[in-house]
Amino acid sequence: MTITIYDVAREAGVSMATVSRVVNGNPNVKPTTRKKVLDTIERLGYRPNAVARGLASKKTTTVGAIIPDISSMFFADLARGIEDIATMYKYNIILANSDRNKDKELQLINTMLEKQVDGILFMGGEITEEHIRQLTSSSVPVVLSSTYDETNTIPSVNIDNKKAAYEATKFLIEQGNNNVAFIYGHDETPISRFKFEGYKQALAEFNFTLNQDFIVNVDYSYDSGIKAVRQLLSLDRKPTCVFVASDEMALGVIHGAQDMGYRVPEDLEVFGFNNTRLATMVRPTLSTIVQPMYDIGAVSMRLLTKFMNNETVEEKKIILPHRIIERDSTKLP
Amino acid sequence: MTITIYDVAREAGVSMATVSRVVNGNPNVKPTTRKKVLDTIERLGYRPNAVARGLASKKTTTVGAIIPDISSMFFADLARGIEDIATMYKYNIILANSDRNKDKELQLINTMLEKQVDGILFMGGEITEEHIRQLTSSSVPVVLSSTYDETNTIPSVNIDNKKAAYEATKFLIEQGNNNVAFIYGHDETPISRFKFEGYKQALAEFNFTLNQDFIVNVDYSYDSGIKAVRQLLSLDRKPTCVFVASDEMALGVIHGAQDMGYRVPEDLEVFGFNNTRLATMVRPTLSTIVQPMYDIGAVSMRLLTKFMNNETVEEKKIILPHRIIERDSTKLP
DNA sequence: GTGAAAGCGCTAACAG
DNA sequence: CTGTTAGCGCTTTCAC
Repeated sequence: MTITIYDVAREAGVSMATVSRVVNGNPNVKPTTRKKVLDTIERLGYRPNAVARGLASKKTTTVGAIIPDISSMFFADLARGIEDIATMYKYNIILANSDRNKDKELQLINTMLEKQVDGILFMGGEITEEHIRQLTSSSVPVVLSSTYDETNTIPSVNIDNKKAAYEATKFLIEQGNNNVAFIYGHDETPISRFKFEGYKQALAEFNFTLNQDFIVNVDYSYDSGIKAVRQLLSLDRKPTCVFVASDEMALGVIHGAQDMGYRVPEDLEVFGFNNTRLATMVRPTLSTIVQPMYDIGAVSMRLLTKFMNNETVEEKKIILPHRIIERDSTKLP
Repeated sequence: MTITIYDVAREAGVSMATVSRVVNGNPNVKPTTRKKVLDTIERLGYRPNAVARGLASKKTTTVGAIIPDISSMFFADLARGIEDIATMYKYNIILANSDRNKDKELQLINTMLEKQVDGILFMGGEITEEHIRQLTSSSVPVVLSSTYDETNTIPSVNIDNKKAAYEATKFLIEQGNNNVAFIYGHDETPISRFKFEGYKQALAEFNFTLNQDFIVNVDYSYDSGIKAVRQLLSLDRKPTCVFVASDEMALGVIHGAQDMGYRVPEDLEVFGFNNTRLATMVRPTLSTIVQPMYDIGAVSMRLLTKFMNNETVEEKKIILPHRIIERDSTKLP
């Protein structure tokens, strides 16, 4: 039925070992035999069985990627970075969505391990002890992508979210705003917390007191942005400026404000986070923190390949650079 | 080192076959032995090796998904639909980006087949004979998702793109527009062609002649939308209405027009295609064709499971419903 | 209800 | 440079 390495060997008049060698590009094969084997492979239409190879070699050249939600622009970009580098290094990706659900995450890690992936790329919210236990329950290397492990046991790739939020807030304050509001996600994730801390740090540095009315905690969606800005703009003492922890929410903020008759940036300056493609797909265009999502994915995967090759890795905790990009949503005339 | 089914058998004092039975939920095991086995599995921390299982059973419970670009919103939604149903049926997904590059596509199909996937979900542009040859070079079932096979040999899931474009154009004409422009992708894909045909059909039905100046052929990006509308609005005789073959381009069109000082919809009505989340993340909100991307993915995967289970499938060519949603970008005061 | 044994298709020493 | 021979860890008849 399906043709195997054995058939090729028989037809070519060589041993399975030799066929295996030519298939795997082993140089120790006489050119003539190589050609002979290649020809009969071609003739028989032989296709190596990667499962059998995986069982014999204990390498599957596939890595597992656990991601909260591939339909989020943020993670889709990240995934693309992962996949491109994986392809470059001849790995395939088993992709699974976790919805940041802990049970699902744990369960997925297990499945990946059962499938004998050579490595795991994990994107999630909080890393608990259980996560660590599960992730280290086998010797498969793991890299966290845009995800913090506060116990510092698992390699990771991130930007400095606190610093980024600090700089964004500072930027806004230095533009002359003394009432910067902050809208962020209520997911209780270290990343959200860091952003909040960065915001507070900037406020403190300029001796502003924290105004609880100016801090809105919603989910990371566009609609939440609209809701949040409504809340803010219905305050007696309204903010003139808001730092929003994601671009998608920020678009909601811009539109929510505009729908209420406010002008951005004249009545309300808006600053985002991530620099997804959305940031330029809005009027006014959105000033934001540039977070290199694609690169985070790419660097994560690259790091993972190093672990899979047993290369020595100097820095297990990679911080990628971020920057501010100023567009029209904060540019006062 | 790693513990195997053999270890469990020995420790539990049963045969490998019995362990295999309990692991696979085979009912023909006495409850007491089942418990005994389960306990030692727990105690030893046994994790079944899916690769070995795959080799022995010739089933991997993984399917390959070949997708043009996961970072496109359209495909990200589709992928999410695929993944959710896959999870439901206990399949994992090997996800790979093809960038609609034929060589890459062919190559990916081969890789998936080598990895012994139980099925393939293919999303692409054009299906050539080579694609079909490659896709059918093994007995693995294949389903095309949002992709046409004009030779009609491979099952597929789509909406009726021609009809959708026809209805959109007709809708615009019936609103009183006698000069509907059309912006679409130059990817020479059947889908793009169908959209163009739908547009032409509507025009013909109302006895409008095709104005080549009103047909702009660019790539499917936001920036292309901007470029395209500039071109249209620099015409001596400008259109008052434009049907755009994707939401992302349509946003570009709206903003491009606004940036030039035109008002949407007063000076230019804009109609999109797909109803991605973007359609409501713009002002004015975008009237568009609702294409159920998530459902296309979900139905494709469901269909594939049927083939993988050798269930009989009545309809191999599934057309999902679409509809028009009217928002503010075409709502004249 | 349970066990023995033969593979699944390939790689990886080890010889020669 | 090439062949022989064990496995890799599990499923699957076939007996009992």
